[in-house]
Amino acid sequence: MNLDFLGDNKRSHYCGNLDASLVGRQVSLCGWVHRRRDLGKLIFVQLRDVSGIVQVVFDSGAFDDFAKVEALRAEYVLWVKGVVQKKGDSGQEVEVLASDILLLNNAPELPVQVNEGTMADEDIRLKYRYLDLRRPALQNIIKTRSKIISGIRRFLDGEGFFEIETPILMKSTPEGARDYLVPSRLQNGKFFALPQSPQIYKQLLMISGFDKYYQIAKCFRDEDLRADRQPEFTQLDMEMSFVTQEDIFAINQRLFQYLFKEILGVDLSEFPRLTYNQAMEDYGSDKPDLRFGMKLKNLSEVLQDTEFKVFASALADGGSVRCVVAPGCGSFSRKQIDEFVAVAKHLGGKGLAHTKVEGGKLEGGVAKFLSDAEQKAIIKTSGAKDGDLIFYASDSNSVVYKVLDGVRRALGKQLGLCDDEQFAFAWITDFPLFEYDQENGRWVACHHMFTNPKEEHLKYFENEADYGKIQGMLYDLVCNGMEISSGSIRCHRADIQKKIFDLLGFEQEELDEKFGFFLEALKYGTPPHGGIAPGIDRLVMIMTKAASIRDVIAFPKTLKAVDLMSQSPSQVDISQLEELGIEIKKNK
RNA sequence: GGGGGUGUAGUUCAGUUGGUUAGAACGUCUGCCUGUCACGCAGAAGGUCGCGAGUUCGAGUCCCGUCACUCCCGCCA
Repeated sequence: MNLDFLGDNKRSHYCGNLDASLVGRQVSLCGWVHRRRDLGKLIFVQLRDVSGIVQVVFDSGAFDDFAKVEALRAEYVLWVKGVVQKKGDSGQEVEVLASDILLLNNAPELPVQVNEGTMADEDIRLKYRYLDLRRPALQNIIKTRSKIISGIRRFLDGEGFFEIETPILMKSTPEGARDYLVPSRLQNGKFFALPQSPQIYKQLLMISGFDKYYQIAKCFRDEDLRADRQPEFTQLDMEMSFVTQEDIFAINQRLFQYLFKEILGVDLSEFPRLTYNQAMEDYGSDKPDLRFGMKLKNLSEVLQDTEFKVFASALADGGSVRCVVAPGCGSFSRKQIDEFVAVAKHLGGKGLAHTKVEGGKLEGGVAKFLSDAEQKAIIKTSGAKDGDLIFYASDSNSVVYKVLDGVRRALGKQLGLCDDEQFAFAWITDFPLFEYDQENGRWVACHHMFTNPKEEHLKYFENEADYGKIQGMLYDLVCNGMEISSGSIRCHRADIQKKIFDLLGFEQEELDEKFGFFLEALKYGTPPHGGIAPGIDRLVMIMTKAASIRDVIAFPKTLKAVDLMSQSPSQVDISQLEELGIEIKKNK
């Protein structure tokens, strides 16, 4: 094979860009054999490059070295010269009648099929990720991701933002998620951490005066994974000075409107807002799927004197009885209902009660345990109509919320209410600042410790009984039941920051060691500031309708945080460990 | 850390009550075919039934353990 592979033979066009306007023109293409249809003296090759696929025709009557063409196999790499012609008599579709080819490389039989053959399981596709990434479906996602990121840069540059890189090797901050640690050779026995987010650095940049900052930031968290969670992921990290929550909402809404219009041609309307308390009350979740209604209803009041033990005992224990109405589902079979009971149990519910509504009365399920008056009240409060099915959960509030949120989502899916083409964004606001950690018997920050409390809630710092009432200037952006962004207005006043640390039970010595440099920085004229960090992987998932976060990352890891292709993480040479002064315990 | 699912040919899957030589489709290979477009036709090769141990005259199938992937709970400021 000639090592000057292409010589003067350059690519003139991309496969996917040929159209009827080029009919009669000579073109040269580079690409892979996607599919081959061999008719003996006539061979059709579907040639694929990153732009798409075009059919190339090889006619033995008009092609000198036909043996070369007969030897072509799937995924061989070609340079092809030929003339564009219409494919068939009618239509706009074109093909290329080849006059010359150069075989640039070959390939053995493939472990996965790149064309539309049987799709291998994900673990095999992950091992051969570079081949899986040749599949047009996956290429389209990665191309859309690229467009989203360039769109973000274009928009924020236009808004006067500075893109600034922050360190990947940074100080470990044991609050919150588990850090990925990196041992230091020059500082033996000490460790860097990979950033869970550039939080502290972006606040320092505000102190430095770069009053509009952003970064397409890689973040790392050593926690267990999910279908929408990877150990390393990408955030659009943003921070602004001299802004209010309203400013951050406005610029983010415009950013998302810009991206959806540019990339999907979709007009997003004004993002509605919901307080955290309202979201929990109506949907049992702080990231509700707002593509459909079916709000939860609280029946605790109308059932306060019920004799039905299951409900009564939950109420007596300080819990609640709530329901969700499944419209028109009164004819569900026992088996269908059991599937929702399974959902409830899966989420920690002891069970899931149900009744039908018929002739203005409750029927079936637990109906016989409820008095006429209670039945009437339930129908009135829930708004259920004849032919509807009602699911009831009774337990502590947190379990009831979790269960009915799950049941509502499952119902939405089953009833076809989760339309992929619809994008239901909403701001969730007024989150609590602290929550009580039962396990460790202490208060912890819900978001992070540098969030500003609401002015009117400063009074609650006086009394531990009120700590749970303190709300922060905290907000999430949700879409279709997924949290895609989370942010806050930061605390820029030392006296308020001190109150927060006191509440969380930090000793001065510990603070100095962990955050001393940051607390010192806050003293020197910190401007009021705040920010947000949309998750780019989840945004790409929503915009490309991907089912898994692994589909939107070029080289993802498995649920056990392993790269099946490179087999990392891996063991390292003993000499590497010795340099670092690290010894591996043998028992694991 | 806990619970569920999956693992059989290169790939996707079937495999009955534990019983002869473990099947199909796609892919691969050989031959034929000048308008295919999931090309077609004829033929062939291809198996550590994830791994280990056990029960049994006999295990893909049953028991135990283990590994990998996946979904969920905990966890993810």
